[in-house]
Order: sequence, then structure tokens, then C-alpha cells
Amino acid sequence: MADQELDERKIKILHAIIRNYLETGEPVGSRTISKYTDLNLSSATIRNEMADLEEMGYILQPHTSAGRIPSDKGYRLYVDTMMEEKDREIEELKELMIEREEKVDRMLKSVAKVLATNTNYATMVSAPAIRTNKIKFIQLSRMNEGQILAVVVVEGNVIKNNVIDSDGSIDDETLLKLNLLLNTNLCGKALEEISLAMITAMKQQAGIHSEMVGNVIDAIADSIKSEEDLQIYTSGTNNIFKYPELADSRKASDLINTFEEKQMLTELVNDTLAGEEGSGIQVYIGDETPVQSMKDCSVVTATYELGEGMRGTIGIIGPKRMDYEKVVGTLKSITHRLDELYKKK
Amino acid sequence: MADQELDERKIKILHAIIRNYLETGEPVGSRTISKYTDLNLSSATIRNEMADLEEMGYILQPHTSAGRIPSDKGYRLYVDTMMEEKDREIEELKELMIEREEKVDRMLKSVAKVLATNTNYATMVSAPAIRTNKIKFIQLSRMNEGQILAVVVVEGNVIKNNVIDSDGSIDDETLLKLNLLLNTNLCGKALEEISLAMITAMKQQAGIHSEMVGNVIDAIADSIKSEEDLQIYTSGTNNIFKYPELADSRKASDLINTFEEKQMLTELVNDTLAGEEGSGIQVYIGDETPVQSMKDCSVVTATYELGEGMRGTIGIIGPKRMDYEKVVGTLKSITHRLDELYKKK
DNA sequence: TATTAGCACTCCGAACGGATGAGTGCTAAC
DNA sequence: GTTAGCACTCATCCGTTCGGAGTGCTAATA
Repeated sequence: MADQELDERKIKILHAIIRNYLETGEPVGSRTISKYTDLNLSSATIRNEMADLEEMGYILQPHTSAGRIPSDKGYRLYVDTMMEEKDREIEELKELMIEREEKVDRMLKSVAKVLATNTNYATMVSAPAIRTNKIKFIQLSRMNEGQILAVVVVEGNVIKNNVIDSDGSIDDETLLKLNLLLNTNLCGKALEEISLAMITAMKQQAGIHSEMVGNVIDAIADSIKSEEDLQIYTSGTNNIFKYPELADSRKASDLINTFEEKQMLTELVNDTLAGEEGSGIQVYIGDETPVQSMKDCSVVTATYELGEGMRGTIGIIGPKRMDYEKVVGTLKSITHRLDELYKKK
Repeated sequence: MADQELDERKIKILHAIIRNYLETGEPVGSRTISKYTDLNLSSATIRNEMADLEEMGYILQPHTSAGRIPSDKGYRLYVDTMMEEKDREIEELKELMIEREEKVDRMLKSVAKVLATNTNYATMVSAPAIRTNKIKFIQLSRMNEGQILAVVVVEGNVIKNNVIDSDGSIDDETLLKLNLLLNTNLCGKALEEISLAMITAMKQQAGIHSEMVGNVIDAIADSIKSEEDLQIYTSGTNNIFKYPELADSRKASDLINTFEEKQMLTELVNDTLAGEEGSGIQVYIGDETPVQSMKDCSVVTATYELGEGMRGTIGIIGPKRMDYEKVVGTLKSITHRLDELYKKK
């Protein structure tokens, strides 16, 4: 009775158990199921089946004489094969005010917020990694005697800037030339594409001011790294208190910390962007997550694209018994909307 | 026996009670005090005195037959008159790496972090309100056909920027003129000083491009407001879990939320900047705080100044039984250090 | 052979009831 | 005014009890 396959009936029962548990958050017993499902079986029969399901690892008992709750393996199966998405979410979300904005970062912030209030889970949104963005415009200008302001605009109108101390005095004319040089050479290039060869070439062209070119490149590189490269916005952190299994002081503290030190979330972002396939939506259940402090959570991530290869990640973090259908639906619809908003142009 | 003044002895006893409670976090009984203090009194005498102190409102009993804990009024008295500051903290802090940085915001972030790890409380640091900062430099430049990039640098090298859609095409020469116009008129002025009169005057000078001037001013105003004007950095939020009286799920959730929605902290900032006097350090105990969600906390704030009138606020949020001496000392030393760092130049 | 009814059993959680001990308030003596 | 002494209160701990939910197993049933 142990190593058999999951037959039709077992699947139905497992499905019922999970659905019920997602709703109530309480261990579910055989009697409940025997009424809940359409297949008319007595609780005794259900019990036998449940014993099998437990042996196979799909469900588990918090303690003897308690009902069953889904195991990670159970959730996994559910998410992989038994889930029906709620497409109606898409319509609802259309109403949510996600509007295109001149500056992407501002919009992404609002995405995080909207998602958090809408789902009742914690959310994170990573801005497209800047180093893959293309440079739109570079501008050097003199602020005062000793200081030069370097401004770099990349796609999405993300603007980086840095103040450079220029010891040697540079006259306005050379500044103009440098601007021209930098723009013609670097515009349209992604930041990570800038090669050493290009830099030396530019230095050569700059002649006596080659030093300045180096400084500017350094400043650019610096201003990119400065913000830890990957900008991440979070929202709804305090939603975790809505789920007793996460509100435990120790776990909560760890989670809060993770959200504050956004850097820890980069692993999640990287993993999502790397392991992408199909719909671009990924579900991490419990231990599957790359972030240590989320071992008792489930995380659903999606990749979005704002045209021209600017890709970022959206993540929703909640308890394992999160409403996967709703979350996946919501993420699908929101990435779709982002796609639409930024495709036109 | 009720409406008498606090005599010497009562003060000593109250002092002892508070000190003891700050250390242990447990209600303190008469026996403890009778041994703790130098005035050799039996527990019975202490009990009588304690009854008086309670009647006067300086201490209270969590329940009959428990020891006493300080009331808000008790803490207040302690902070106002009985506290001896630990000046040695100053030396310790010197070791902490607070270094001047080109961009203030980055440094303030690190201040928040250093304070949080050093004190084990939650911290917030507000950046100087931008609108009181003076403009150092303005630069308009053409990004492409239809778009102009406006960059404004204010004191502290805080850099704001905005993209302006320019319908009418402006040639390079007028752009130069506009730059000159803006810089000569606005540099050295604080953002809030810009008056309508100045704007109209500039528009007149700009001639046919008066519209552009308006746009730029709008853009500047916008980019200031955009970031909710007041930038606030927080750190160590999860420290609140170290204090059981705050770790309670409901309170914790509220607090976390306050730190996430930094906007709520502006009241604290405003109150601090307004009610400033003497040392510039303020202590809010329990209900005294202007922020609703911190009713069960104490908050200590300080005003710092980065030369030339750029003033901001540092706040430390912890349980009522926080180590006021250490916190006040730390804040004093750190504001002092900031002052030093930014005075030289 | 699969399903079901029935029953003994397990375990959690809430409720109860002493002990224990810390701490108080009060009184009477010093 | 101070103190010793005592009765009293109350939180906390711990063992017990008890009911309920749910299980596993067995034997009867279709």
C-alpha cells in the first residue's frame, strides 16, 4: 500500500485537504473531508487514504490525533498541477492605479505598495539592474572652481550623478569637447558593455585630458555601484503579523530584518532572473527559497519587462498557506500591465 | 501625607527604584531597595515611602502585591533632574566610523545604521529639509529632441533632477542663456526663498522663452516635493523585538508600519525642530510622543546641524525603560561629531 | 475486495486547584 | 520616626482532570 501511485481519488482528497487548509489554517480531519467533497465516502475510508497520503509524504500530522496539514511536497504538487488560476483578478487589478510615470523608480514603489495592500502579503520589487540599462545621455558641467558635476541618464530615466573634484582647471571649451566625446562613444551602450578598450580609446582622443575621462568613467562606475547596484523597494512588511505562524517573535524579527537589509533579497532576485522559464512566474515553497529567513514562508516571484530588455523582479512573501491562485493571478496580470504600459513607446 | 513635597529621601528612593528597574526590567520591591541604597532603612520604612510615592504618581504597581515600576511622571522627573550623563560614551563613539562623505544622504544612512547597532534601539535620521537648503548650481541640458534634463544641486550635494518635455525646439544658444539666467538669479537662494516676483522677473528677461523658465521652476518645485520633501532613513527596526513589552504582535505591527511609512515620522521631526531649546535634545516619554504608534515607547531626539543652517533630526526609539543616560550621551556625541565634520569646510 | 461502522486510544487545550513566594499594608512596639 | 511582625493578596508554577477532536484498528457489510 506504500509505493503506489497517486490515483484519481487520492488526488481529489489531497486537493480537498489543501483547499480546506488554505481557507481555515487549521489541520483538517477525515470527517470534514468526507462531507466536503462530492465523492461520497465515509470518514473511515478517508482516514485510510489519508494514512497513505501521509506515508507518501504529501501531508503530515502536527501530532497524533490531530488533523492533517499539507507538507511542502503537498503544496508543490498543488501548485504544479492542481491549481486553477483565478483570472478574474486581472479585471480587478486593472482598476488599481498603476500608471506609467516618467521615472520608473517612482512607479515601482507604487507597484510594491499597491500589491501589498491588495494581497495582504509582504512585497518586494526590484528595479531593473542598472548595469544592463543603456546610457541615454551624459553631461559634465562645472559647478564651481574645483568641482565638476557628472550626470548620467540611463533608460527608464534613472539618473545617476556624482561630483568630481578636478584639480587641474579645465576651461569651458574642453568641457564641451569631453561631453561630445563621452556622448558619442557611450550613448546607447549598456553600462556593463563599456570595455577597457573603449576607455583607452577615449583617453587617447582626449589627449591631455585623458585623466579626466578616467575620472568620469570611475565616477560613473562608482555611482552605479554606490546604490548597491540593485535597488529594491518593499512594502507591507507588517502584513506578516496577520499570520500567526510567522508572527512569532523570533521569525518575525528575522523577516523584518531581511526586508530592512534589502541586500539579502538580491539572492531572490538573481535566482528568479536566472531560473526563468515559461510564464516567468516562480513559486518557492518553504525550504526551496534562496533566502534563509524565509524558510517558513512561501515566495512567489515574477519577472517583468519594461521594453528594451529592462527586466526586474516582483516578489510576494507570505505564509506557506498563502492563496497561490490569487497571488499568481495577480502577478500575471500586473506584469502584463507593466508590459503594456511600457511597450507603446 | 499626600500633598507633601518630595523630600531628599523620597528622591533617593525613587532614583533607586528607577535605576533598578532600568537594569532588570522587573518590578522592584521594598526589600531590594532597603539593601540597594546607602541610607540604611528597613523594608517597612521603604514601603511607607513607596506608598507615598505611588500616591503622588511617580510609581505604580502592575498589581497588588507586586513591586513598583516607574510611571511616566516618574521617568520624566528622572530624565529632567536625576540623570547623570555617561560622558565616556563619547570616546567610544569616536571609534565608530562616521566619516564625512561627498553626499550627505549616504552619510546619514550610515549614521542611522551605526546608531542602531550601537544602542540596540530603533533609529531614524531625517535629512535636512531640502527647501531650506541653498541652491548651488542649476543645469539645463538637452537629452534629445523633445526632452530637456534639469539638474539642481543644493547644499550637501543633494542632487535633484527632472526631465522636462519641451515642445518648442530650443537651440543651444538659448539653452546657454537660460542656464546663465537661472544660475545668476537662483544660486545661493534657499529653495523656499524663491518668490513669485523673482520668477516673473526672470520670465521677463527670458523673453520668448519665458514659458521655459516657468517649466523649469515647476520642475524644480516638483522634484523637491516628489520625494515627500522630507527624506528619512531608518535602521534597526527589528531591535524592538528585544524588548518584550514592545514585541507584542499588535504593537510591533504598528511600529513596523510606522517605520515603513516613514511619512508618519515627519511629525516627530517637526516637533523636534520646533520645540528646540538648550542642548537640542528632547525626550518624549510614552504619551508625550507626537506619534500615535509610539505610545508605549520612549523617544529621544536630537537636532544636528551641518553648517550653514542645514538642520535635521536624529531619533532613537525604544522601550520606556531605555537607557536614557547612554542614549542622550550617544546623541550628544554624535551631533557634536557631525558638527565638527561639517564645520571645517 | 473495497467500504463502512464502531470503538479504544491518543493527545491537545482549557479549566481547576493547591502550593509557593514575593511583596504589600497595617498594627503595635521600640 | 522607625521597625518587627503578621495577615493578606496575587502572579506563577505545576500536577490533575476532563472534554473533544481525531486517529488507527478491527470486524462486519455490500
